[in-house]
Amino acid sequence: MVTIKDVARMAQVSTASVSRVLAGHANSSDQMRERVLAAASSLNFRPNAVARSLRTTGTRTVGLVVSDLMNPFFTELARAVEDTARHAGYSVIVGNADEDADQQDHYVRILLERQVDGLIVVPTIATSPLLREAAANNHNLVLVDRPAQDVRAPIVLADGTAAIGELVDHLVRTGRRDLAIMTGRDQAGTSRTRLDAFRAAVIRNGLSLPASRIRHGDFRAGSGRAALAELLALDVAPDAVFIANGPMALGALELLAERRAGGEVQIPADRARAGVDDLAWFPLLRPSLTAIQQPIRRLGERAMQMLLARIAGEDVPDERIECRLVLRDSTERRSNA
Amino acid sequence: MVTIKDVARMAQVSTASVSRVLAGHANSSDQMRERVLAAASSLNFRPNAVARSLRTTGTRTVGLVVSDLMNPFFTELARAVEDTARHAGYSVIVGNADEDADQQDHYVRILLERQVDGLIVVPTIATSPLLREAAANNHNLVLVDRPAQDVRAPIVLADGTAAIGELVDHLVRTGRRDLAIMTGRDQAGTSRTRLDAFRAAVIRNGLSLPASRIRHGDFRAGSGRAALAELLALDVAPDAVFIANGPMALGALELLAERRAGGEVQIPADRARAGVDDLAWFPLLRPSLTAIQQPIRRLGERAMQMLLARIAGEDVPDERIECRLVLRDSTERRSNA
DNA sequence: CATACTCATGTAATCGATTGCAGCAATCGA
DNA sequence: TCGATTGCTGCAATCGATTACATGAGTATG
Repeated sequence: MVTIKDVARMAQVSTASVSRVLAGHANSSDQMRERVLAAASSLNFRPNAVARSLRTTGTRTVGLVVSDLMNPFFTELARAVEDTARHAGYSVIVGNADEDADQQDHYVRILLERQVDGLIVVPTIATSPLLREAAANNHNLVLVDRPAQDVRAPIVLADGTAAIGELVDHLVRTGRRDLAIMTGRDQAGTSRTRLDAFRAAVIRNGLSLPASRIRHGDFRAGSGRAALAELLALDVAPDAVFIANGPMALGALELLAERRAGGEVQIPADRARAGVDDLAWFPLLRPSLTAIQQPIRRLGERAMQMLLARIAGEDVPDERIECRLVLRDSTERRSNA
Repeated sequence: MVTIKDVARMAQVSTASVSRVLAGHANSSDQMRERVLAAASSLNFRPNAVARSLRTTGTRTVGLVVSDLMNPFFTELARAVEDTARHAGYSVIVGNADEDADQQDHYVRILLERQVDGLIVVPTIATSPLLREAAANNHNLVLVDRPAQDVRAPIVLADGTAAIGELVDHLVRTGRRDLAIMTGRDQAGTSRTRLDAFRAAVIRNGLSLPASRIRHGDFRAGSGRAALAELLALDVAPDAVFIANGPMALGALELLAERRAGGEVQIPADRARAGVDDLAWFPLLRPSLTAIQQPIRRLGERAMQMLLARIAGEDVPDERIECRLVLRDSTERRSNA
């Protein structure tokens, strides 16, 4: 490995001068600059960021811990964070918690040891001692998408309350009466929020939401499939299902496609369904799928910007970005209404 | 920040002893061990990985540079690499080259400066001086999915030749004659390979593949849409289209869905289409989409395993993993055949 | 009992870059 | 001409952990 020392020797100057020239720092003579730059490039010198970080305490690196990398929602989030970080001269280390609390802690710990300048976390569960501690030791921390109790850190959330309300209104207006919801585990912050918003809207419309029509999954495809099967097996099957996350919608749709193909169960064409997370392929389905579109890019951008502000020592308030309802064929007026 | 010195002071021992105990290294007395551990945990000591790396030259970190993080193919690849790395005690820094050569180099440079123990790259373009140099300076490098000229590094590839051959055979057997292909830029390694395999199979079947039925996109959705529009505008529109990557398939399908909905153009129901990259939602479409399934997980696992072997100083040969053809409705026998 | 050997622990050098401080030369003002 | 100021450069400490080597106590062997 070629170090600053080698460059200094070749250029016949001190390591201090090399460092200064390369950092474009103080004033150094043209002759000096030339010789150093020539030596550096001829030796193909590449500064050791590890050594620099040790001295300067600052890694120009931030950590991002998401709860499920395979979920397109988080992919896009990661992408937005990464873009914003790069423009600010930062790199991103991504950790995948896989909806597992231990794995989340594993990554938070590693990232802290790596001395990241800041941390963006999508909390897998609503509470984590490690996160609380990190926040308390005033590490720079920003939460995204899901709240975490007792963790004193700014957070940026997608607010789906209004959009969910609109959706329910629309469903009722087009003749549905037996609405159902499929959401995540009760601990996950978003699950509860979405459920609450949905229930409130249902009641506001003079309908009720019995426990049998509330299904809790784990935000994975498999659980969406299972939940739909349960809903279809009810005495009075719902005539509209709201699925509170993308992968679960995928699972449910798979089941639907299979039953349809096998002819086992005829799914009435007028049964409505809608998902959160507007995925790229929703419009391709027949019927195309109504969805609540989350402001994912903005979420990621703002999270990173908030983190940069924290790193700069500023105080930042929480943020809340509105979701948007995208009506498509799957919630069209029912044929016999 | 609490350092090893603080722990040493509190436990009334030397820093060397603290280091030894925490590393579980040599033999130390029970009393010693106890005191150190007590001090460490009461101070909430977290070792500084930057300092350790500087001393030991080894970061337990590898870099992964992919060409498009939003493409589910690379998401899954990243996931597989990450899983494998974690089990081996490594972290992964992901860089997104965004199909841009400069950005690829940017990340490779940063990762090298960060002293990653190894690097996995999906080359955005077929040639990169920086990569060649890294390989030459015997940094640990493994390529995935796309070859790069002059870069002396082991590579793991998905081999679609056989599967593409099967696909073409099947199309011809079910009555298609005017086959078309939509692939990526000519420089990208995979583009050429897939095109060659396709052309060879077409010719083997006694048909021809005129230039007008070969479309080059950029592996993004927009270009897939445009390419399909061109194909449909031909005097003799193809009766089967093979789309050599997932996002481009998405774009093409969007166009199809719109035209179908708008009634502008009737897309004959018996026109076949097939994509590479079996995506989770292909089975949900009507007709469900035939695809060539790539061994993505294995690709990622093997790449990481090969990298680990290189880090351990072993020599590793190139690898080639077979793709699998998944027949679905979109290539069913044409109605009038 | 003396010598050798083992084992636990401390001392201090080290990794590569940055940076406060000091030294030296050139320039300036009086 | 001399002291002061400014500008450029080098010396050496420093960041936090690891580790070769030294040291000293305790134990075994002849």
